[in-house]
Amino acid sequence: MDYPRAAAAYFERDARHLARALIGARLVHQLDGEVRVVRIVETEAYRGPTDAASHARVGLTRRTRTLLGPPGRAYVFLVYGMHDCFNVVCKGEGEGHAVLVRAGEPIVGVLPGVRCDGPGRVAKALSITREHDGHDLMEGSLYVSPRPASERVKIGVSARVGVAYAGAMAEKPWRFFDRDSTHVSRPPASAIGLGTR
DNA sequence: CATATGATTCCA
DNA sequence: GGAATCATATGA
Repeated sequence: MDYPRAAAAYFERDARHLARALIGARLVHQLDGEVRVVRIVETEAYRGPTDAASHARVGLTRRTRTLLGPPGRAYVFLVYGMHDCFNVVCKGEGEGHAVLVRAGEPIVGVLPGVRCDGPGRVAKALSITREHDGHDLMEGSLYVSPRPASERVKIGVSARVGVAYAGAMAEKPWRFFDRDSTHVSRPPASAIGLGTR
């Protein structure tokens, strides 16, 4: 089983489209003598400075320089003083689009009993930390492998989690998940749209 | 410089 | 329900 790496074009699109495409894709991290692979089952799209829930709303700072940089990079930040969150920067340089990976299913190398449901847990299970902030997904040991064309996924859609402060933007249907996965970070009870890919 | 708060998780 | 825990943003 190998995991072909996604190339530049894969990342050069709106965060909503990439967030949908990433459901069923693999997140691969090659550690020293060890490989860990997770099948992504939950994502959220953050759509740049005009998205009140996005970190890009504050403009260019030390924290957001990766987010506002070129697409195809990892944007990793600390939330609540304790958890690292892994995002994929996308669309175009300076546009501030990114997709947060919120949950996955362990496939290879993740220790039994280690869960990947929840953004902090995904990063922890794959040993992704803020040191990976800015990491080039098109070249390094950490990368994305697109969902195999043969693999069908039923995709659910809902509002994003934990962004109530963003006002009207918090209502946007920019969270995507695999309806058939038991590894989604919270029950998709608030699903407001469904589809198949 | 001081302070409020969050793209969360864990424990009681 | 509430704590843990700290980088960042914001305002004095």
